[in-house]
Amino acid sequence: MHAKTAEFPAELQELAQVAKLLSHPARIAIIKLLASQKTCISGDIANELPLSRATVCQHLQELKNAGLIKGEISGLNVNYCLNTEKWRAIKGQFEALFALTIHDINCNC
Amino acid sequence: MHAKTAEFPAELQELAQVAKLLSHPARIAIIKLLASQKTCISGDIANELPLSRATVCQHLQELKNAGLIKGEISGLNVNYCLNTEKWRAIKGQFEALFALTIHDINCNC
DNA sequence: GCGCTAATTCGTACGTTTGCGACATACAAA
DNA sequence: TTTGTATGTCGCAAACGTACGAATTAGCGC
Repeated sequence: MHAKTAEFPAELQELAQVAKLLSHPARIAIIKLLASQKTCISGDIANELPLSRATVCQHLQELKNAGLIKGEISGLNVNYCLNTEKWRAIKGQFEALFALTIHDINCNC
Repeated sequence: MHAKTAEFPAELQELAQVAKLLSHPARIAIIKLLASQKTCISGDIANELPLSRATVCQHLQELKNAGLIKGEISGLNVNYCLNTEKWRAIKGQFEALFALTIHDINCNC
């Protein structure tokens, strides 16, 4: 985080942080893959994306550290899945923003 | 845009692009300010944020180039306001994603 | 134990973003 | 026309993000 970022309200920083996680197509692709339930296995996820395994793993860790996904070891594989509770919270945050931005008041400009 | 980004579906790239715009607290702050209607004037926006005028202007241009806000000259001032139509579209895109992520299906991990 | 496979971390290269001072533009009023 | 004020652009430096090969960790079967 840039030094200046700390000077904004925590609420904004938090929302910006989640938006940043969604700001790369690979991470959105991972989320959609997990949502579609076709697979939860790390290697299978990597095979679906046009990126190296190392890079996919990096994206997975970012999502996991933020709590958007959960991962658990299953023998030689690692299964990932969405953290539905977290997504409920995120949905609420974005909806609060959209509620502000879509209004009928006419702007004076 | 990184070269690899182009290898993902256009739909994902588009959503990621919008998310990137929301990934900085200054830009969210600008959006909330405009939504609150207290002011639309460029200089007033800059005064509300802990950033230099040059930096705020840069963020404003990014939002404007993406169509999230509109700006028009009014004498010596420039008035900015939200592009409500665009925000409706954005809301739809995010809601489509959230609809996928919040489900009752139990994951096998 | 040994080899095999899956997943992750490390180190590094490269591009992008952020932030700002200084400069440029543009309008308004004196 | 000169002066002052509001905006926006340029060029640079520092911080951050993305991507990958190589090295590492960790479990399984023999």
